[in-house]
Amino acid sequence: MSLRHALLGLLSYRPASGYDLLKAFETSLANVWPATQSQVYGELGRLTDAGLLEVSAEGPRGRKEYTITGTGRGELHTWLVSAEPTRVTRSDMLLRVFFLDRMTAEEGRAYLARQRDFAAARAEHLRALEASIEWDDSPLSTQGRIALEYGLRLSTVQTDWADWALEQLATGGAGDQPR
Amino acid sequence: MSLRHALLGLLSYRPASGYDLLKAFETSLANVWPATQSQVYGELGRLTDAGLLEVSAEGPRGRKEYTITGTGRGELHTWLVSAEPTRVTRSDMLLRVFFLDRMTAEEGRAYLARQRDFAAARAEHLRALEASIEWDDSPLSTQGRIALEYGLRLSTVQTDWADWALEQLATGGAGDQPR
DNA sequence: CAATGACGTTCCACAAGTGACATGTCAACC
DNA sequence: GGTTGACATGTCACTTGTGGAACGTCATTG
Repeated sequence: MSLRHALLGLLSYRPASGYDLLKAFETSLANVWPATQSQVYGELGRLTDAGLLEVSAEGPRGRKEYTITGTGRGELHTWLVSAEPTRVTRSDMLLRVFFLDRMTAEEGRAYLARQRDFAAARAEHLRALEASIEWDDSPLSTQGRIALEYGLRLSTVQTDWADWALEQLATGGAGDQPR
Repeated sequence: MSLRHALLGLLSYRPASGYDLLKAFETSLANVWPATQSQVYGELGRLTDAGLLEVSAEGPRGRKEYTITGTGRGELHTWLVSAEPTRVTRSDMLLRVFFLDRMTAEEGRAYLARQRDFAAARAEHLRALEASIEWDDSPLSTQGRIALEYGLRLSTVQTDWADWALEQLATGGAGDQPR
């Protein structure tokens, strides 16, 4: 349950409304931890009930401004320093690779080529994002850049790996298995 | 919903019981698409109701052997060739990076070092797995190796990236922000 | 023969995420 | 003065995944 920590993290910089937070999720956090309206508003309510947040102001249009409490900061810090080993990530992309021989050789090649193209497109997207941001040497900039670099490197691995896999299929002699 | 396709994929090779399938999930598929008992048995029931599988035999101890139907093979094939762009994967590891300045500089360094070590350990685990398998040139071997190579390359990227990030923190002058 | 362990299934409560819908306010502009 | 669009929240139904409990069978072995 990291949505709650994403919210606590954002609110540790400054108080904000659900709407403000939602925008943060759509922009900066979109590539790391996407979240929907229903999730954000619901979690804000639960966090408030649990005493990790409090409603510090009410504005026009029913706007509620949430502020992180001391307990909330404690919880955030605990989560930050507790580095559990990253859980196994499900990958339907790799699952299909596992069943590559259930497609024809041609379909298999097309599949891998498509994955390579997706990864390349993602890299492109991240580079565009990188160019569109005015980086400075604030902590947020440093951290954003580090996260973005991860995405870039990941995309590179995916394209390289897909190319390598295509070679394997060619030389490894995987044939046309009938389904 | 790829669990159902994982099951269809496994059953496309040979009929099997829920118990057999569960073992497949614990061993070969564990690193790609982990699944629990309740998920597997539940999904088998739904797949049978939907006509994608049928109970082809009943054995001792209430054992039911499931066989994939023509419809099931069709569904599997459709899924295999439909390569949707991979969804955004949530990463609590990167989420913490985003909030790196909410820790002390020392805690931040420790966090990244820990991530590097986790990735290295994972690589170690995968290399051990690689060594423990008798590879041949069957399709399953080729495909397993391709999937494993992905994991290996991913781990490498993670360790390299973590080291790079540590350098960034050192030279970028990220300081001790109070929380 | 009794204990053990592998085999095998089913059910339940809960947490987390998705997507759509419903509702309403306020500011700006034509 | 009416429309539009940003602001703003809340709720519901559904799917997926987690974890554990409960129940029973069969073969082996001490």
